[in-house]
Amino acid sequence: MLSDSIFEGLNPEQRQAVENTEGPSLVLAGAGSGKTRVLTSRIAYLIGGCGIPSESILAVTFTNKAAGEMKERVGKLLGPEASDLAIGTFHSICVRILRREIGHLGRSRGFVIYDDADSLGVIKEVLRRNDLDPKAHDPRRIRWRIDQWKNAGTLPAGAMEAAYDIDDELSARIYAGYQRMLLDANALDFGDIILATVQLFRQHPRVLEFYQRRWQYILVDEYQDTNGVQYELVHLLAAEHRNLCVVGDPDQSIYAWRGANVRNILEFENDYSEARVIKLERNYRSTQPILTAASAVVSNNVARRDKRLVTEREGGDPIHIFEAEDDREEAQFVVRRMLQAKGDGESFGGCAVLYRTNAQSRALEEELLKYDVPYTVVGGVRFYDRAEIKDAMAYLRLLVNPLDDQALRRIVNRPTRGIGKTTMERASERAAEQELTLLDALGQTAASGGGRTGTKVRAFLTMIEALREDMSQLPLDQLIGRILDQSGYLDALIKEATPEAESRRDNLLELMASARDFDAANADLSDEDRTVLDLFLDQVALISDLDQWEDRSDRVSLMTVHSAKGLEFPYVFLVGLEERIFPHASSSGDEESLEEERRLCYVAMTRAMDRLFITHASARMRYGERSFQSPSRFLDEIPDGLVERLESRRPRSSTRSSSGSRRESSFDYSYSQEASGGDGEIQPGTRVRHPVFGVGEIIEVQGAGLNQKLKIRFERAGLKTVVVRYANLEMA
DNA sequence: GCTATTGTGTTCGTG
DNA sequence: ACACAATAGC
Repeated sequence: MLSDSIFEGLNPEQRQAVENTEGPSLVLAGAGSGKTRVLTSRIAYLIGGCGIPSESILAVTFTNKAAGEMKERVGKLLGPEASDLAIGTFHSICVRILRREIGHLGRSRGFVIYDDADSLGVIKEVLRRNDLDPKAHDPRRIRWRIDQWKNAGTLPAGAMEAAYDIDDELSARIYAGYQRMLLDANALDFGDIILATVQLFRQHPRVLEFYQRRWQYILVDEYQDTNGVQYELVHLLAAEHRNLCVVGDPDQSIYAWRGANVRNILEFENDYSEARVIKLERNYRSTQPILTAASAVVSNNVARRDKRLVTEREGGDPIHIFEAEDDREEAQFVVRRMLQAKGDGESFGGCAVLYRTNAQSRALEEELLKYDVPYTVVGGVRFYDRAEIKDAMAYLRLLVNPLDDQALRRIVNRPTRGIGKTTMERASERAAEQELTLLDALGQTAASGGGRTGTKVRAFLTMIEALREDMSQLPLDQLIGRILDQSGYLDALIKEATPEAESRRDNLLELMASARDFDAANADLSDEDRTVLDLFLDQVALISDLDQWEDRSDRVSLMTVHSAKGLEFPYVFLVGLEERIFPHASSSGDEESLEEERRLCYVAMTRAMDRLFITHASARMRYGERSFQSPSRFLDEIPDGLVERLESRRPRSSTRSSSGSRRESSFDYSYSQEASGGDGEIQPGTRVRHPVFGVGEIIEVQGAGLNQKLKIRFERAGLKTVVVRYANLEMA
């Protein structure tokens, strides 16, 4: 009877995918074909229909959000029976394994997780210690290279062997030094989390056996995006029972740049000859024009397995394509159409703007602000990446793990307490010579050093010691409070007395609030060797930006196409469809990456349920310069019959008279009506209001007519030169 | 050791 | 256009 409710509403193929529990199966799930539904139903069926204990099931996803969603939906179907289910991202699952087992690799279980900034710091330190110039050897490129090796499952020794030139060999040498330093700091970077788990299983068959027996049923979501190590991990775990179900869509493979290998899904049937293949080709999301257009674009890929997606939805509006003069007009178009949609009864939450690169959000944000449209940007600077949050977290990390050199470096002089570069450089040298941790090296400075430096370092170390005492006594949020208090961090912010400082204080309060929530929710998960603080640090380290994005019915979402994967919106605005942006410049001339761009475009288009607007601009600001753009080749790949082209209604520059113009269009551009109206009000001394910079006073008038510029001193933003035509000035 | 100034790269995407 | 890092000057 429980089975009945599980199967309710599934189509025959979905039902097959759910029922076919034994042996390997490959579910090719087209966009919008109810993939999540299948995964959750399958888990529910395994537990509620087949009586498999929930602790025997492992489900791996790519984002915490997807994992959370799945957990919630399974929980709804089954209740508490699902509680021992292992659902998580590759990273969170592996961290859990390593926290138990990393001792087998001769390491300590109290490791910390280094983020990108930390690992870049380590690479710079390795360069320094080897007397290498960071200008000749770009630390970011080296980190990139190391990450590639880790994604492919290659250890330093292997990298050294495989290095193809002098430069690559150097990167391999840095890789070795880098791993050494991570080991000394008892830290793992993101790549290590997976790689170390695979190493553990490679070297310790008995440990592997334990997990093979434990997880008799394995499900992997977004299988087309798995990389080399993840592939190996899955295969090791599934080797014994072979009950492996992978779900994915080769057309949505968009992570080759970070080591994902489409081969993994394309070759699944070769890896498992007995595999059952199930195709989900019914789309429940998009209208016919949207689906047909997206399919037409992606069908231009040569390296592709053909697939027909059929929508269950009839009718639907054509795709609207709009050519704007520049990025500002593009943004205005988007905002206008959103307001219109709102008028038609759609909520702002049903609207999303998708772009290829994060930098494109700026123009859109300015326009949204101007029209008071509420919005959220997914990506960009995330909460846990803000300086003040990372500072607070670094204090916590240092308390937990005195070996964490990167955390120490971060907070040793924050707020400034007179422990500067020279002191740290000396300590760092001492640490390298005597094989000490940075903290112990500082301890020596304190013991031996007299004078000002000695006093300051002693004071700092005393404070850290005192805080370490508090660590075990106080609940999480109060511990953070104590840190901010004792370190003088809060006082420094209060003294600063700027709006920015105030917002940083707000963020820290928010961090404390989320620590309190976390404490309450996870108190029962801690034990003698994993405190709530340890768990909190893991969680924060593995959080992604998308995880914080929540459906808010009252806000428009702005995000990259990559972030949008797996999401859907009634209204989608896909902007910046121009050569060198989408497809991105880096893919030119390379057929493989061009095909990935095309798949990315497919992903973008298939996010739309009801309406899809695609825009491109003939010119836009890039790197502070005006750059002329040509329409994306992908636009030509959309069949004409599905498209309605919209004209820019802003008069072309060439057709405009040079003197002040009336508004000739129904577009209500409010720019410079007063200012360029010829009322003689443009003169130095006039006070004006700019939508972004605020109120200011005109200092100088440059030129006349269309390209007239004004030099304005803004009260808050300082001195700026603006073009009257584009500045949207009002009299103040 | 701290602050202001200059210089540089950034804008492909993530856990 | 902007953010961050390196450098110079105090």
